[in-house]
Amino acid sequence: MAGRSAEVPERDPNYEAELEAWFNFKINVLSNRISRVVARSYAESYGIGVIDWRALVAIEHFGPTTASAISERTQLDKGSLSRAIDRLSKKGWIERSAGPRDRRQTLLRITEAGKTEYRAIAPQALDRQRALLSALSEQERDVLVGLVDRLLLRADAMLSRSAD
Amino acid sequence: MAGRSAEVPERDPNYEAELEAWFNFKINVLSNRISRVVARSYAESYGIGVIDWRALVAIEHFGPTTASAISERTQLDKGSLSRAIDRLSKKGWIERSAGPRDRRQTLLRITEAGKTEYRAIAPQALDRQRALLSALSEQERDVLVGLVDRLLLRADAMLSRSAD
DNA sequence: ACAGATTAGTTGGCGGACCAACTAATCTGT
DNA sequence: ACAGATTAGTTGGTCCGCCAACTAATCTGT
Repeated sequence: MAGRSAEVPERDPNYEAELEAWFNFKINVLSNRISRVVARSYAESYGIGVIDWRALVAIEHFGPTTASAISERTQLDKGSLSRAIDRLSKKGWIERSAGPRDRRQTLLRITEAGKTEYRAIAPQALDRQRALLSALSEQERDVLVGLVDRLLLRADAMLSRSAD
Repeated sequence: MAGRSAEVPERDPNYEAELEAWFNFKINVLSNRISRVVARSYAESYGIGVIDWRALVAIEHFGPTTASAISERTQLDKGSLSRAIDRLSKKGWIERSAGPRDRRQTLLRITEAGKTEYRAIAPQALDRQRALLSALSEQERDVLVGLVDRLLLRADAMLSRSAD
């Protein structure tokens, strides 16, 4: 709030007010809440976490594919993903097989058991997501996504522009 | 995207498309990026983390106050906050004193040393925040905050509405 | 053909968010 | 006044996101 005033007089009584606004922070809280809301649909019921679920969706959806491809597509961390794949594999929901050409790669594919689980979980996850998003109109969602994308771009730029 | 259609036909080819959209997820990624961007200003330079900084800001800004009050205002987790307060206190940036009436409470106030640090860090944190937010116009920021608030409200409602 | 760079995946560590259990102090109803 | 509920703060555990270091396989230039 406050904030409407001009463009940053180096130091000023609004500092605190601006800090309080915590624009960032709201988004942060929102994001965690969202994860949790959707996670509820499967976390407890099916004993898998957010990463596992996302990985399963990606493997189900993008056919036999590699960990790297999933990581790129979903932005999941390589390390976390590796562990998720391990868990899913141990559950028998997915299979690993050596890459046909490149023996560095591991091809991942969903198993029948995995598909069954997927079909059991997906509707709940989606319903939750829909319930959440129905707080906004479709138009608003688009706006939100657009704004978020632009912030993301900026954030990435700031992050890669060295440390300091 | 997709979604305009009626109210969930139990299973449908759009399921996957919607899942792929990962509306949620984008916000999640954004939020982490944001934290990181702003954190850069102090994390490495001053040896404190995000929670510590937020706690310090709150204590500086809201005068002598209690951990609970801060937790409510900032939405920081009680547990994390307790540990942050401990760290700040050990650094000598804040002081604890027993609550005057209620001996369960601990009154927190920033020390002179803490103020000095605060004044050193705040401008950088703010500059970063400004740099980030300048990706959007002021109007867009307002829109974003509004949308985020509505989602937050919905998410909270969904979270408190029991587990299921 | 082979040394050096790149890529796929694994592992470990850190900070943060959340949750649950616990202690100590205070408040409430009877 | 006192048992039971509530509140402040602490502690410990889990999961996730990010990062860095590492191995093994593959690619590149000369």
